[in-house]
Amino acid sequence: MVTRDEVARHAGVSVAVVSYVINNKPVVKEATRQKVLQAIRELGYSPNLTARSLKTRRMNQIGVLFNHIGNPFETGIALGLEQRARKDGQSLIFQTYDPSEEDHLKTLFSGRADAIILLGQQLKADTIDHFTKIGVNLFSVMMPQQPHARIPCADIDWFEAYRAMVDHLIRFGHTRIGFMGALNRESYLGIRFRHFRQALLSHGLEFRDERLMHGSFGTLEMAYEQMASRLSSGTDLPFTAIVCANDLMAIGVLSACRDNGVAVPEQLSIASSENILMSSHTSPPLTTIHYPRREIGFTTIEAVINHLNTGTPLTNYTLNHELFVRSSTGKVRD
Amino acid sequence: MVTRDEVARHAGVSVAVVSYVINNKPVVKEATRQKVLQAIRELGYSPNLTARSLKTRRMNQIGVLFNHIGNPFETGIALGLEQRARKDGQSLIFQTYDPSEEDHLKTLFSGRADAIILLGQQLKADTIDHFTKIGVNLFSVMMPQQPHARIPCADIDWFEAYRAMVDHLIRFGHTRIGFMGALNRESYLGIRFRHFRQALLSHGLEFRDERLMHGSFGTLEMAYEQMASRLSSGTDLPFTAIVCANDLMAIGVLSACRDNGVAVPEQLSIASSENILMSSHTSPPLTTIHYPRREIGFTTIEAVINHLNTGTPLTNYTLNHELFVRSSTGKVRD
DNA sequence: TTGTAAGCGTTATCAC
DNA sequence: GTGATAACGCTTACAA
Repeated sequence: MVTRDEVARHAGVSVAVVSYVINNKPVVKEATRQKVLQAIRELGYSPNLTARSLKTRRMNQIGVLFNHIGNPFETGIALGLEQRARKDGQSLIFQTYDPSEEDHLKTLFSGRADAIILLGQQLKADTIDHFTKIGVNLFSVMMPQQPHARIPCADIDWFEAYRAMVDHLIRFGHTRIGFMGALNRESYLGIRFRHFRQALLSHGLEFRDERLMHGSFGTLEMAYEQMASRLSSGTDLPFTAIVCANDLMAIGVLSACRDNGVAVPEQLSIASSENILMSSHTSPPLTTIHYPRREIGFTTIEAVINHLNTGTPLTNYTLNHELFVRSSTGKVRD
Repeated sequence: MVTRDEVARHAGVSVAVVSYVINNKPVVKEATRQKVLQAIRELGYSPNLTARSLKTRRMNQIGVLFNHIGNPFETGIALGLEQRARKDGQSLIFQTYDPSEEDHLKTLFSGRADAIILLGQQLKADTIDHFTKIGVNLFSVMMPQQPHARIPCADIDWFEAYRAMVDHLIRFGHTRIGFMGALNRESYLGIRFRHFRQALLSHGLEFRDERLMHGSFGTLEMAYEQMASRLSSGTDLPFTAIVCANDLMAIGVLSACRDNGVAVPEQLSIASSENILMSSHTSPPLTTIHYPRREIGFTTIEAVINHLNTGTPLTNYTLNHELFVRSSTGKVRD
């Protein structure tokens, strides 16, 4: 491995000068600057980032906590994060969050990351304290179930989003509207149900518990099973339209309908949330709420880096959502 | 930030002892060990990984080069990589590879990563030299178009996979079989066409150039457009079945067929490669080659870590594929 | 069994 | 403008 010392020797200057050149300090005389650059090129030198970090206390690495890398919604956000981070020379360390191994995080990121970006996880107070103490900043994309005072978030306004959705369904004559949620405490999906219910209420509709379906962890498979077993039980559905907390579940529900001979949207309207790519390629394509994944990724990285560089405090961000009406929702059947 | 020195002072021992305890050296007397652990707990200390890396020359970080994080096939591999890496305390740094910024990689990973895992990218010889020189190991998941002697790969046997696929189609009476590929040099998709063609030949079938469709970068959208414009042109398709180099393109082709009134598989059989989740939830579900993403991720990390720890040379790995027959392929129409 | 101290490759503060 | 040199927090001979 070629170090800065060798470059210095090769160029016939001191190590300090090499550092000056690398870090673009304007003090260096052009001639020596060229000598050094020449030596760097000849030796194929590139500075050891670990050593640099140790000295400067800036890691230029940001941790990102996934719930499930395989979820296209989360990777959509990751895409935005990564694109923006790269522009600033920041690397992202992706980790899957496992609630049962939360302590692991502390050791994993100590002195490795300048900040950690959460995807709606509900960290323990203890963990938050630890990172606060060692100076690792926390920021969350999507609000967790119980927002923590010290962790700012970026998210859309789910209440307004679902108000628009409910409004859309009401125009089609639906009044008995169901919801498929994922209620495990840790998930960012949990909060969506709360807002959906409020949206219903604000439209003067009630929500009956029997109309709530549990998609467990928000997976396609679970949703499929829930719906399939409900349909094959023979009893009538207690709703004429169902809104799913994410697209994957809506796709599962849709598959279950197809396999059980339920016509969508003629017999059941299905709507969902997120607008992942897949949601526009089902048949019928899904009516859904567009979540600005790329933008929220950009916003997040910008806010975090800005905070890191200038100390500007991190605050909450609310991004714009949009209702995408496609053909999985239609007039209620009389 | 609490350092090892403070722990030592707090516990009334020397810094070395603290290190011994942290690194589980068996030399330490149990009593002092407890004292140290106590101090660590009280102070909420965790070792600075950057400093450790500087000293040990082990980063415990592995770079992973994506082509597109949004591609569920690639994230499926990432999932396997990540799960296995975490077990060994390795973090993954995910980066999107941009051919036009390849030099960027050198600075990005210098002294940051012990190894870099490629997803079939075709690195420049210059870049490979650089990483070889600074001791960063390279390993590729999926063979690139022109395998590099110094970069071992893990992949399935595409020739055999496509032989099985062609065999399946022949049984349905197909002889005019098309292919949709993605031919940009850099992509791991490129190699699949070569193997498909050989598979056809080995079955005594010829491949005509007119039967090759270009899905460009392997995206759903491009594939859709290609197929849609072909269908709306009014001329007959030059094949009765088409195999796509990946599922996303097959889904695009399928959508185009649906939108243009082409019945699948009655009028056209569609098959694909990879078996991402989505491929089993289209209508009809896709016949496809299962690519063992999780397993290949595991294998890769194990090989790399083993190499890092013991120096065992990295070699090529061939994993098992499987043909998943679903309903997007059927008897040829007479 | 524990302590001392050299050194990992940088940056940054001084002198010169 | 440039050159010594002290950190940064850790591991690990080697000494005690």
